[in-house]
Amino acid sequence: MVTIKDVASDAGVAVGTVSKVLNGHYVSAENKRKVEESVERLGYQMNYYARGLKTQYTYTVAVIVPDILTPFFACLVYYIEKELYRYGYRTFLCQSMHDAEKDVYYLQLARQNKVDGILGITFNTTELSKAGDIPVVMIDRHLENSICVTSDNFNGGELAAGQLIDRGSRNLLFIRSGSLLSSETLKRGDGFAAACRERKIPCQVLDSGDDAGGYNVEGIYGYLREHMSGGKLEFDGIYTSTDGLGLAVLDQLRRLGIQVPQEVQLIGHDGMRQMNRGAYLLSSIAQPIEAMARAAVENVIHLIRKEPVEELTILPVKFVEGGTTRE
Amino acid sequence: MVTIKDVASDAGVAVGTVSKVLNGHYVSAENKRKVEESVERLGYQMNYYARGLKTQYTYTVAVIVPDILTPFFACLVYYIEKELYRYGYRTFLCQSMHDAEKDVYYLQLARQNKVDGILGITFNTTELSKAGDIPVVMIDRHLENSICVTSDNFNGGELAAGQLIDRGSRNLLFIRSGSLLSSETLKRGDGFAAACRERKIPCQVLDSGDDAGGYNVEGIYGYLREHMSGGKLEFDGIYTSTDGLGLAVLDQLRRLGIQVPQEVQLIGHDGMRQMNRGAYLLSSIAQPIEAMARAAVENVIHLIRKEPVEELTILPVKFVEGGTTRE
DNA sequence: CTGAAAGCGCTTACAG
DNA sequence: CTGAAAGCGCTTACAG
Repeated sequence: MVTIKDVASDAGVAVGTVSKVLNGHYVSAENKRKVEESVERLGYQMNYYARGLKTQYTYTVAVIVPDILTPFFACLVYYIEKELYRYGYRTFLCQSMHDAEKDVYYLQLARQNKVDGILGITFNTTELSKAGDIPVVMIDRHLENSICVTSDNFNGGELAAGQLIDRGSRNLLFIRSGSLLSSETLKRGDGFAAACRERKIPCQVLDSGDDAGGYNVEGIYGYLREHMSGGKLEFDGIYTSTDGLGLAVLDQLRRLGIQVPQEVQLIGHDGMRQMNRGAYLLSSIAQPIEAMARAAVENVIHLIRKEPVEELTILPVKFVEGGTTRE
Repeated sequence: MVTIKDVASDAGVAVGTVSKVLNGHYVSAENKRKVEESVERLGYQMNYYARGLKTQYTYTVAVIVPDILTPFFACLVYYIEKELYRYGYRTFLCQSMHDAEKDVYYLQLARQNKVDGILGITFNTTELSKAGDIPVVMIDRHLENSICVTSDNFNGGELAAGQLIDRGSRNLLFIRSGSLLSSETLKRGDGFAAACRERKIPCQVLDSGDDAGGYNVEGIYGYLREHMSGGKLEFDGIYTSTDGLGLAVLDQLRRLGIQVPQEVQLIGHDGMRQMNRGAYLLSSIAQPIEAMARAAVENVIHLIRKEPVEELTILPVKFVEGGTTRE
């Protein structure tokens, strides 16, 4: 391995001088040339870790998500990595696998590895607060003493209700799943309920439980069947807390022989697309994933540079058509 | 930040002694206890980079893929990270964004950061060979002096042809897209053609060009329309080099009013599922992604430990039904 | 078994 | 402007 010392002796200068040209500090044109030539000739590559030992900056950010199999998370990490790259930061990928212990492990590791910041989605509040000195920006989780970037979940619920009602639905159902720790999906339901109340449209809620190990499809099937009479579903508009859940519901509606969107309109949440690029998988409330990633990265960079940042950033959502709503 | 020095003075021993208990070397029970207590009390976290400076191991592997938006790559990285974690290695995520320059940047960075190994999918052969001292395992790309893990693409093509023919198709079409640098999609076509020849079934090939910026849907539409007469398509079985392309083709078939699978059967390649977990998006040749990730990680670890590894690992594929084939 | 010391590859005051 | 030296947080021979 060629080090700064090799470059120095090859160029006939001191290591300090090499360091200076490497970091753009002023040296004589003559020495600058000699060093650059030696760097080129020897194919020198700076050891960033050695530098970090002295400067205390690693230019690395740990990105913690439950997994990147879930399209929403994959999409988020896609934009985060892209953005961190623009700032010259490296992405250290951590999948907690929905497992609190792995979450803790990665949080500790992030500190051990002296990453400059932590970004992502994690549920663990206690370990997170221990992060102490290291900047943390959470997405969709507003924990104590952490900066948060999220989208407008309450308004998402309102939008969903508004669209269903405007498009003719008169008896609504909200189905949620996932950890109750994530208050965000609850806000979606709150916004939905609030809009229904305002428009004086009846609205039921079904909690389909945790979805870490897949959706409770039988529970959903059973619930829907109980609410049918004469082959017709009592509800004519459904909003689900995520697109994944929405697709599971769509399957059950088909299984029950219910036409979507003719008999029942369905709106999901997240705005996921076919293969992450094509058509929307169903009508949905789309989150501004790219903008969220940008804001999160921007915030963590600000924190690293000890610049002021907003504690809470809420980005707007929008309704997108995906064939499960009428008109 | 609490360092090994703080622990040493707190425990009343030398730093070397602290280092020894940290690394599981033998010290007296008495000292071991004192050090462990101090570590606990001070909340000491080892600085892995400082250690790496001395040991020359960072326990970090760079994973380079075009992007993680594409479900196949997301899935691959999902399993790779999971597996590297098992071995105690960290994942440094690099998305080349299908850009040769970014590819080079990351390859250089991987060396600068002194990662222990490089894993992934990259097209750049020249820069890769410069990696020189650092272990490299490629997936789906068999480059000179690099270890490769892939799935049996030729057999995938054979399987696709066999399934189409067994299920009644008699006039076949293979549609490919993507970089010609990736010889793998070509092998799929080769296997397909070989099986057709053997079964004496006619087989056409359509090269739909590069797909980095989306599929050439108009080209596909035009080609299919040219091969129609009396509202019927001349082909009754289509195999595409990827599932993404398969879905694009499916759209065009629908647009032309052609029934799938009644009139035309369609088989893709990769075996992608709804939201990466649910039903297959179309009938397909499924790659053993988890096994590929395992093998790739295993190989890179072997290389790091300077243990012998197979230069080429080819894993078996299988046909999966996804509603675009009959029976 | 343990401590003092050298050294990993860098950066950064500090003299000159 | 430049060189020699100290030091970042560790590990590892080397004496004792």
